[in-house]
Amino acid sequence: MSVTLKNIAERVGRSVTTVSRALAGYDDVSEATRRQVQQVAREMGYVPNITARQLQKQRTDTIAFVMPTYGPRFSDPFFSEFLAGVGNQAAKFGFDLLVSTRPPGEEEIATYLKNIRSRRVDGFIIVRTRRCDDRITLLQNNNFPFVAFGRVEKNNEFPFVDENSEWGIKLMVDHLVEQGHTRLACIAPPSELMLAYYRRRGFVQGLQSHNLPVNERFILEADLTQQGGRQAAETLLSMPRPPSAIVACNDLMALGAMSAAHQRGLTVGRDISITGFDDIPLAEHANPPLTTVHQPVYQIGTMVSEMLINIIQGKTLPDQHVILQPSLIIRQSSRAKL
Amino acid sequence: MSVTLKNIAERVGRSVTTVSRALAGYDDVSEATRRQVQQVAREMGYVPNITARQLQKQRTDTIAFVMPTYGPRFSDPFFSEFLAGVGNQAAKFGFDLLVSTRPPGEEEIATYLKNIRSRRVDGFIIVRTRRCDDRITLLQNNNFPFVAFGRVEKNNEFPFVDENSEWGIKLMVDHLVEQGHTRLACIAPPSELMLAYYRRRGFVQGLQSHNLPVNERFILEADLTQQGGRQAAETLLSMPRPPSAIVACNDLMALGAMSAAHQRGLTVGRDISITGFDDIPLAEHANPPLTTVHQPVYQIGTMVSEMLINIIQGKTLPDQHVILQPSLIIRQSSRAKL
DNA sequence: TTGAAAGCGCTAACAT
DNA sequence: ATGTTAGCGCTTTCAA
Repeated sequence: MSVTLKNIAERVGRSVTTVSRALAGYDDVSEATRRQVQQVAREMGYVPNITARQLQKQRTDTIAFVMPTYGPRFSDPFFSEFLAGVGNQAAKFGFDLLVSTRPPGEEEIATYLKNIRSRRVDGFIIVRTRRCDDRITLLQNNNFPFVAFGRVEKNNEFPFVDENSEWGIKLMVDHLVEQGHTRLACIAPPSELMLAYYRRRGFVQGLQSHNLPVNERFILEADLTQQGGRQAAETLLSMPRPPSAIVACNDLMALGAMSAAHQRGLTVGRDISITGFDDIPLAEHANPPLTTVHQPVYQIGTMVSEMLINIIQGKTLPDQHVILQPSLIIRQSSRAKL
Repeated sequence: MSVTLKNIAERVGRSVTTVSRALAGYDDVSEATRRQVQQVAREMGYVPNITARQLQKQRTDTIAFVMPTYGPRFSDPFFSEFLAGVGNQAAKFGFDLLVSTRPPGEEEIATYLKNIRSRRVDGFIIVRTRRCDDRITLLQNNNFPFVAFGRVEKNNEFPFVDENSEWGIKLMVDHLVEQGHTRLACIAPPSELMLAYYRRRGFVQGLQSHNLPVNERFILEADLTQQGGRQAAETLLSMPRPPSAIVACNDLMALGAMSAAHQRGLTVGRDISITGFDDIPLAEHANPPLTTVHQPVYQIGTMVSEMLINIIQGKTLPDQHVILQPSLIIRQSSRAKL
């Protein structure tokens, strides 16, 4: 069994309280006893029982991250990187990270509710915000600490980090138009996501700023996976007059779209341009390397994590709302159309 | 604030004890009070305080998963999928999942030790076993529950799930030799990993079974990332007499190797064959689609998770040691050599 | 059928 | 400088 304060107390012939205080470094304990206690504690390999401390302190020093995922074969590199950022930063502050994966919907909300009510964690990290986000409403109603990566449609009165993806997509459209493209299509995320709202708008405004017509049939929705991107691209490419460039709203869909193009015998970067968003590590190693919009996902993870911990610890945030400017990464998948 | 047993007790005019028993469904409480208590509990939105229960029961109903990662830009799809499997299965049994990412080494061991000593979790999931694995030694010495995905060099006296990757690589070599290849190279994982041991051996034995010479210069080590695979492939391809096929020991390295080949103007699947291992979702959508060895990573995640929970709950496992047979997935990256 | 009391391991207010 | 007491919220004897 594990060493407790009581064990140490018995060994040094002092009360549990004194031992507790000696270990906590309070100065109302004599130099001698403190020394002795710390010495013995080290010898015995004492580590405080976290659960007991949590109960006493009414904090868990734990944050939760519920990943919204569909289906079992889930593996978006975007999430792993974000997760690493959140977790590593939390660890720096002595916080643990509780992770679950739930499809958006009732089960997901139930998970949040249970963690709130059972005081399982001190706060939440929210990702992939929805235009009207139940998770955020729930958390706000319960006055529970959280930080979001992303905004919602109205009342963004909560701490968040987001990137200006509208602007990112506009940059992309500019780039493609410069390359001589006039027939641009867009593979957009599911419309309930706030992502979709910004990126779609960036696409439309990008076209308009170049006086290009907006063809609704060239804007397709897909589920952010390769499969989704591939199917959407197949639809686009089988049109009588297909687009010459496809702006996919994340890298995974772009990779799927590239795969569809290859299968039709097209050479991406020559016969057609395809672009992504996120700049996952694989983008650089795709064939051809993928032109995309870079998002500092790991850093965003560390930022939201630190913000959340500050909130939990009652500190005031210098910036409640952080909006980052993404940058365009031009690679070979968007070479000039011949 | 949250609802406690005491609150309910006051409301129904009964003791905390009775309320506790009523809610737990014990039969030594009158039908009437049970009804009433449950009713009131629901009305008040009672959820037990997990921390208090943990302290009392001396269990946390939580398992830990410490991902061994190098560097911050970590995003191996392999891990996300495995994580989802572990987490979803745990949730089915009412267990939570604590996740951290640590580079192998001191910090990592410290994390294990802390979680053990502080009784933070009830058990561990270990992945990417090392030939001589400190994590496993530590856990065994502390008699702490764990299940590993992978084996170690000696004394595999612990519960694990593993795939027969030696055999998987041999299948791959067979396939490539059938395609007419005689100059096969291998991009192997870091040699301290048990993975490396099996896969390398599979490669060597595969060659020997076809009476092909084993050229040590054709066996390079890389770190399981695209970058690593790319560099290794560059080394191989710049040799005076380069290999005609490259067997990468995971998909990420294979993707990196493909990228290196393309950059040299080679067409993968025609000028050179490149194969992977894992069958991550991206493999299918690579250009060309990647020939690889399929591992049911998600299922392995659910298996180890369930095994661990069974151990924690004191049940005996039907199979302490599970070894799965992987299957070959032939795609276009390994077409016949012309 | 119910309740009082003890205790899980820790911290903190209040003596001394 | 140290100890006593109480309590975090829950479960579990043991008694009534």
